[in-house]
Amino acid sequence: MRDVPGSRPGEPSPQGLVVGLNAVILAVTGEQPRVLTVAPQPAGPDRGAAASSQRLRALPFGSFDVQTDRTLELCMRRSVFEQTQSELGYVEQLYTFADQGRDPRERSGGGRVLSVAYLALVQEQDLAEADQSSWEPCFEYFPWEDWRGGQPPVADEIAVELLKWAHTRRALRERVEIAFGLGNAGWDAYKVLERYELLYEARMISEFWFDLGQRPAHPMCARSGRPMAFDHRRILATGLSRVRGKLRYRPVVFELIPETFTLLRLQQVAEALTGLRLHKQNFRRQVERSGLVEGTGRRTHTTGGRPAELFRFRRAVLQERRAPGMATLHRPRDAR
Amino acid sequence: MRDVPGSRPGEPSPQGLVVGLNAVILAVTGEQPRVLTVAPQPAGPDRGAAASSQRLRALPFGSFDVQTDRTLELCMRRSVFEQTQSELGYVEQLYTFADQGRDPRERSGGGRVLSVAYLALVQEQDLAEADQSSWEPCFEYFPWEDWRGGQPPVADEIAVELLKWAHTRRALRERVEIAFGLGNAGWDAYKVLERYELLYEARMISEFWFDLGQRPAHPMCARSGRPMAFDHRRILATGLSRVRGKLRYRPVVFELIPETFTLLRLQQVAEALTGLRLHKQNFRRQVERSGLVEGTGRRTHTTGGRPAELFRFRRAVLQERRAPGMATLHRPRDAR
DNA sequence: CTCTATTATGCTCATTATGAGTACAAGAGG
DNA sequence: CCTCTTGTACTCATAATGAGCATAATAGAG
Repeated sequence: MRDVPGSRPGEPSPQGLVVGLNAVILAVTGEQPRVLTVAPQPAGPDRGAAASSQRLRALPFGSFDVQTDRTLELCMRRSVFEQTQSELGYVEQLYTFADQGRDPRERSGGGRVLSVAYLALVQEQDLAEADQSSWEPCFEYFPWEDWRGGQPPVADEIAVELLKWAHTRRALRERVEIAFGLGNAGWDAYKVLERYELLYEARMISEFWFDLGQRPAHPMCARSGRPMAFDHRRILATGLSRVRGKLRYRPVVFELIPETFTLLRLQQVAEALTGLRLHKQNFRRQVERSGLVEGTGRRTHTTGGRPAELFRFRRAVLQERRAPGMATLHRPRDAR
Repeated sequence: MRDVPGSRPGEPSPQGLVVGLNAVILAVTGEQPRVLTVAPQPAGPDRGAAASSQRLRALPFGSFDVQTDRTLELCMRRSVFEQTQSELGYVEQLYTFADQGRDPRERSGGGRVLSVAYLALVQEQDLAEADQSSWEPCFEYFPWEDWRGGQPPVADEIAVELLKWAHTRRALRERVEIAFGLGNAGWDAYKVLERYELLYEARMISEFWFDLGQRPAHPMCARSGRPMAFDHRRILATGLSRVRGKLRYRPVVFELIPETFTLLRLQQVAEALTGLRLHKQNFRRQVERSGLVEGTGRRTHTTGGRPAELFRFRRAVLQERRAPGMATLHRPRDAR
């Protein structure tokens, strides 16, 4: 993959605008959700000593080439392949930002950066690691997001700390309460980004300090997960939010597992992504009546206990399922 | 708002890359969903005579200025205000494309265009029309999307025509069946974009021919809705898809109506957006038990029959509502 | 002043979905 | 054979949904 123009000092882009791409690429191995990361390119002169000394990981990224890239998505697939040898399956666009001051490369004289973030899901078997790339556990970056073993202690600590920080400011306190499920709404797995942003605002995220060119000066930084290079942890948070949200109404889990699978495996993957523990019997019931899967007669003996039936995803369902409305439809009797 | 660089011939941008913005701005007046449009800027020399002679409308658009725009969203708000005097409320990003050959301005020597599309919702009262801008009924662009009076005849015609076109190609036929609800799944309001794309592929959309620099040569073009300039109808379709999708799980309707409203008004707006007729009693039941609204004691007499109570949106709910999971949670008894 | 058209609102009822369990089945390994 | 582990079937109370009937409260026509 090409260097991001502008990351080489002395070669600012003519227009002062660079289009970069980032990819949040997720997979689940065993019960661990993982994200594909790379080592960021050698830093420019003023890239923040703190950051590079810590060998932060970055999301795979690339820059859009007006000459050769026909579409953004193709550019993204190419970049990711060049960096990590991974071929992507399911891909969707996440978000585009051009916020001033958001990208440190901007400060090192590279001009303005517009970056388009993508989300991709790959199957466990297709997982490849090249020299510079590696699959890191998502929850190392967001330890408070894994509730599969009940509320993680760090989530509580963080919430307490945030409430202290917000103390008199009512609107802020409310945001904290919503994001961390302290009201009667409870924990909402989907709100990954809101939580991250709050922590950042409260200066409890290492990147907050890196962005100032300083080293982390809040005691909470040690407990608030591994930092990433640039603003990539924020982008990862956006990606996780998106998958978790999507999971509620679209069967994306199937993008992450092989052709045939046991229902337990399906559940494990769903749990890994949402960070929640699900009720086994009800989970099966839902999956089965949804018509999303069909049994192959075969069964596997690798599960430890009684052998489990292997299922297969029925792509055809997408045709049969009727989407639920926001509110109940009016279907007059005479019509049809 | 500035001209889009590159739309003026003889002034190609230095890097050959221009960042443009488009906004799909929706409102509902009475029972009509409307989109804010502008007259496209004077065309370059080879802008396709067919297009400009028909005085096609365009979505408000602007170009991102590296020097002065701090963020994309601010740029968009500024551009829209300059063009239409409308202040936007709810805003969300839709999509970013940089597809080669997608934007006609590219062909007129302006270099590559990357465009970021936004969706915005404004309230009926805030509806302003400046000289060049106007609120056009959405369903003029997609006549087959309005099912409030039952299946519109044109939807049927189109489906028939598409099936003929797809006839032997199985995969294609399946796509048509899914998109137009010909299987047992029925009509899914959300699939606006899929439907538009199919029509385009089948050459039944005028823009298909404009993009070739020709005039519409398929008989269906006359019945497949008003064309828009550039690829703006496609972007509008994306926006409509998004709102309809969002409506299912997020209370966006409230962004489109004034502070206090009757339940009928709420229903009308929901119906206008989804293009579906809803069951009145059940609609009220759902809205009321959702806790999203609270009655003000007041009632209005302007409805024609019995006076209706005025309700108000409770912003606080966002804190109380617990989001539904993809599958049932496991909540062990001992845990709390 | 009564009748009627029109909208608002209450309530019923069968059907389905959800959340939380209990019980039993079918292997592996000692 | 016993035990551990996982898979699968079934129950049951409670809640949500889709459909519809019935009644309430107004404006306007006659």
